[in-house]
Amino acid sequence: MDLGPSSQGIYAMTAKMPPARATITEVARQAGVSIKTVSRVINWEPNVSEATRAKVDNAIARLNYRPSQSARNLASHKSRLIALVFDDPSAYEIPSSGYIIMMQLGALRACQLAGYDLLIHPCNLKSRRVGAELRAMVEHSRPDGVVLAAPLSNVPKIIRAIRATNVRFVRLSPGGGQVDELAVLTNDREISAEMTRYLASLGHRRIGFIEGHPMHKAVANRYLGYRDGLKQSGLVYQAEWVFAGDNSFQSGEAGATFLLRRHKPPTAIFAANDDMAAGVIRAADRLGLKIPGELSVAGFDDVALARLVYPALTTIRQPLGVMAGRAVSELISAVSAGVELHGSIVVPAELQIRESTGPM
Amino acid sequence: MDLGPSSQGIYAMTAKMPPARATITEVARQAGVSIKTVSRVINWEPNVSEATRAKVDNAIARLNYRPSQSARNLASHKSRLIALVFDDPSAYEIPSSGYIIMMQLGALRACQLAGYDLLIHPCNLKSRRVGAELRAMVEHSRPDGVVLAAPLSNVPKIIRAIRATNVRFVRLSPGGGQVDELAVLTNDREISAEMTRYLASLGHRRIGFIEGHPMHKAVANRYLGYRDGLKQSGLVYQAEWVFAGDNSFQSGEAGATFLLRRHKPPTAIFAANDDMAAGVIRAADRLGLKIPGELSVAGFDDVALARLVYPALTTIRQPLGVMAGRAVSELISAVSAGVELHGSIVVPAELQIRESTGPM
DNA sequence: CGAAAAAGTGACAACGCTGTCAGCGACGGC
DNA sequence: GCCGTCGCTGACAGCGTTGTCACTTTTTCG
Repeated sequence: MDLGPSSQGIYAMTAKMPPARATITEVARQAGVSIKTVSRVINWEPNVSEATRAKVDNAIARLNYRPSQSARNLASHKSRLIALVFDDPSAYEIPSSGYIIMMQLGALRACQLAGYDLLIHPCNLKSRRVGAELRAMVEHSRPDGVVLAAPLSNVPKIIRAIRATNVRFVRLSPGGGQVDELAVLTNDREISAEMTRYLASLGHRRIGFIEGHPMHKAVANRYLGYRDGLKQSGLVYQAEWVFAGDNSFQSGEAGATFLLRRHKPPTAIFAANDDMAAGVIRAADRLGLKIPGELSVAGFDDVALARLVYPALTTIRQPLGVMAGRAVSELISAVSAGVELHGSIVVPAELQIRESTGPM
Repeated sequence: MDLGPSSQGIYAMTAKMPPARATITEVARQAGVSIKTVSRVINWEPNVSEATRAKVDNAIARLNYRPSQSARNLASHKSRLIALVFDDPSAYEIPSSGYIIMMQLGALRACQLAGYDLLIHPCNLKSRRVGAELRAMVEHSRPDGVVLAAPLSNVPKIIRAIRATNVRFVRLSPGGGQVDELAVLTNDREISAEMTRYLASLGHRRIGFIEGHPMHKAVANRYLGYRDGLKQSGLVYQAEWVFAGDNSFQSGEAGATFLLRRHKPPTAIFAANDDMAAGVIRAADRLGLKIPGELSVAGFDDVALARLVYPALTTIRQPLGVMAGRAVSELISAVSAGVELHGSIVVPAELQIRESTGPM
């Protein structure tokens, strides 16, 4: 068999050149087929006989061939890139990152399965130029699809900016507002009702709630679930037991301090996310309240922080990684099928009972 | 001026086609120059007259032209991609993510400045196939450079795997072991000595230390700094005041519980990272010790968690974002200059005094 | 003032793939 | 036995840039 190198001249001149990657042409030559057939094999296209496929696979292995992404992207008008866009944590005083990492890891796994790469793109919601920046990113990197994480997925100017780029996108965990494009959500409202009923079942009659970021619509659904749960447990809703937070640790601390100083303070506080619930725990510490003896605390998300605080937080496990992965795989299959995405996919969450809640 | 479209036929057939991106050819036509000149302008190459540059810039703006990354990558044999490889947090029971996010954001900023994209790649250190996986990633995505975060940057089989791919790489915050390639570090040892002296200056005579992950050499330097600091403060080192942790929250908790039950327990504990310091605080809580009244606690890294725990943690601000950014920009300039990287760059850390430390 | 060097520009061939289309033989139906 | 269909394969033209080299014009300097 002729293993003659394709272009050896220059190697003789330089001391130690890396063994230049084989190209599809070289594979084709060694397998005794055309480059098109090699292309068919590496892209899993139909209509290749087993014998041919074996010959090609063999040559690929022998040459340690890896297709050039640049070349296939250029020829196929794709980029094999998915962008994950999220709210820039560094815009906050105490950035919270557990949420982001979970999404990243889930999205990454789905990308790898399809041979895609993942681009991450923090986006400062407070910047007035956020739309232009997002657009610039898409036009520069040309991802085949974009995953828009909450709360960005609810911001009209973000939606407009991304629509203007004509890229496919999926919204992750948005909470409402009828947008035509696909959304991947969790059952925020139902599961929040369940948590509220759980607290009631422990004997709590005064259950406080700390609302989340006003732009974060999924979090608003948690508030509705809280009200559902009260009603289902035969408890009456009291506006004075609700505090409007903004998803930050500090707002949880402030909210709890406020609620616990009421005339008749709640005996349980359900916060719309874990960061705020951690703030509630800190506030209770400061006020000398024992948890769960004197106050029960529940959160939402189940980020790593939930297990770091003391006592460990009862919360709701939102399968963020699964959701992000699902968003990515939908995007990728839509790209290869050349179709658009609509509707919504619900990935259910579940209660995660730990030490911060107990009987009244 | 002739604004005639280049190929309009197909558009008439389909209802609403996105306004296909202009190519370099179209820009050249409108600017009345060759495509090579347009290429020179967009790549900031020298030897283009001001007048020509203006004509081209004009045409680019008019057409909203954006170069195709795939095409330039193919032609220039680059990928304009930098990969950030880090220890997979999901391999741990309570994943800690603040560290990773800080690196990502710093690396990202540096990439954006150069028009590069950032790939993230968690790597499970416990997997036996970790070398092969890393190699597969590099061969698939073909980044122009790789940033290897600690503790991966100290693992021989990782270094071997990445060397085998012939890609440029920079190690982030490794702690020792002479490797030829560039490393970006912080002054772990000196700053740890400073923290130890600070604790001594508060009147502490029994200062405990919780060591980090045995593979994480930078963290090992913190231990050396602790010993330096003791000596500089005229204190004697006692092996029984040192506990071997593994960088996790749990190991900090276990370590503190162990140290505080000694016959003569330390009055201050310096943990080699913030997660472990948070564990120390939790252990002190459990044992009913007041912080900083009865125990002072110090950490290292200054991740978000340091401000979430109560009381807020005195720690050492490690400029991880700056370090990662520096690693990326070194990589990118080495790629365009076609040179190799050697030596090391030190980015100094500084004390961050908060509430968890106080006079004895 | 003339030669050499530098600045400015363009023609054209890569780069390594995929898409399109055409060709060929085997097979099935009537 | 003929035609239409299907499975399999290859030739070849792009895809949208950059690199190389050649060419013309301007500047520099002895």
